[in-house]
Amino acid sequence: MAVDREHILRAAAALLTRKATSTMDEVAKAAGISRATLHRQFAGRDALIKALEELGLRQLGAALDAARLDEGTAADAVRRLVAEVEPVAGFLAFLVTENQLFEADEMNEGWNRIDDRITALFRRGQESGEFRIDLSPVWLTEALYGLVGSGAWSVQDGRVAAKDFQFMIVELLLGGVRRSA
Amino acid sequence: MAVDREHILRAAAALLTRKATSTMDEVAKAAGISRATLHRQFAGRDALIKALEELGLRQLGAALDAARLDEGTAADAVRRLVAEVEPVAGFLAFLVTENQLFEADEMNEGWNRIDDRITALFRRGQESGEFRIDLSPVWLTEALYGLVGSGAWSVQDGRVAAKDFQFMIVELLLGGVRRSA
DNA sequence: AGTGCATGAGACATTCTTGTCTTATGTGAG
DNA sequence: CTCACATAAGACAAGAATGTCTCATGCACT
Repeated sequence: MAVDREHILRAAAALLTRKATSTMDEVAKAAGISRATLHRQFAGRDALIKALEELGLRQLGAALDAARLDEGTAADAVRRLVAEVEPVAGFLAFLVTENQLFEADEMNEGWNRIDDRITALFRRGQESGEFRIDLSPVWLTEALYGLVGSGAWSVQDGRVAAKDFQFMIVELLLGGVRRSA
Repeated sequence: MAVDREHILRAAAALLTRKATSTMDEVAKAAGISRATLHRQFAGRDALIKALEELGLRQLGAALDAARLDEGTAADAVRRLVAEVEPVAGFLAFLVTENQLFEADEMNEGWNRIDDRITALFRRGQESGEFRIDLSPVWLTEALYGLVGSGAWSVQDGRVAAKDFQFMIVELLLGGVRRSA
């Protein structure tokens, strides 16, 4: 029976986000497999990390596709984006915190494409007059990463209910905390 | 001449936030000292991490004091908070991402006190009618951490100008991205 | 100059992690 | 039932990181 690689990678992402210095043994235990099997699936720690990046970027790209960022109002696109990203939030948090990886240009390329697509969405919102123009699209993109990461972490830690994930992020990002006068 | 412990810790926080698996040797180089001196100042890796947490929490607490969170409007208090936190943003990012540490109850305690003070600020804003009540204070606190972390990372990476740090975080947090109708 | 002190550089043993291998167990297909 | 295959468990060596030590250098202070 083939091992579920994606399951392993999900467990690894969750663990390594919380404790980046985890050993291969700890990763294997977290995934519920033996170290030998982990090693059979991923040639070594580097290969594991790389697979983690690749799957994360691929799933993130798929989420962006599914969100149809260039359709409808920018605000609705943001809503769809957060909704689609939610299942991948663990990978996103890993990718954001593991800055160490982006020294490899190849991976940087994939990340930049994700970046550009989200930045373009915010820019579209500004040009259509939906979004304010005194916050740069680049910053808004980074802020979204931070909020999604915080959201994923809060849910995982039980500080916030999972069903509120999308609402909280979208509402804060779009409307802010100040009460409309 | 006594070595500048805080300088070492700042360099260590910056490096370890970017690459949590850095060796003691890399940390020493990043701080511009020898591994021997690093070891003389901090008995080992664990001691270094612990000192990092302690200084981070202490400075964060001091920033909260300086921000006078219970004076004036909640919005102004948030502004002061972000302004005071900015110089410590590197430590905050480290503390937020290094969740591994919070298994030690003692440290958890210090972090909870920080948490509570910020949460209380958001609650105050809600009770005074300044802030909307459909976003929980706990979530807003976590979101603030995420935004500050993203801001620090963006500035460090040159994606955003340092002078905009405070403005971007505060404006997004308070007002959101949607343009006021 | 001379003294005291902290540092930098490097050697060294120890410990931890990794990567590979072997063996036994369990499971599914024929 | 038997065979083929994948896995768990553990042994093992190689390599990396850590922690400790020594020694020489540089700097401040007298």
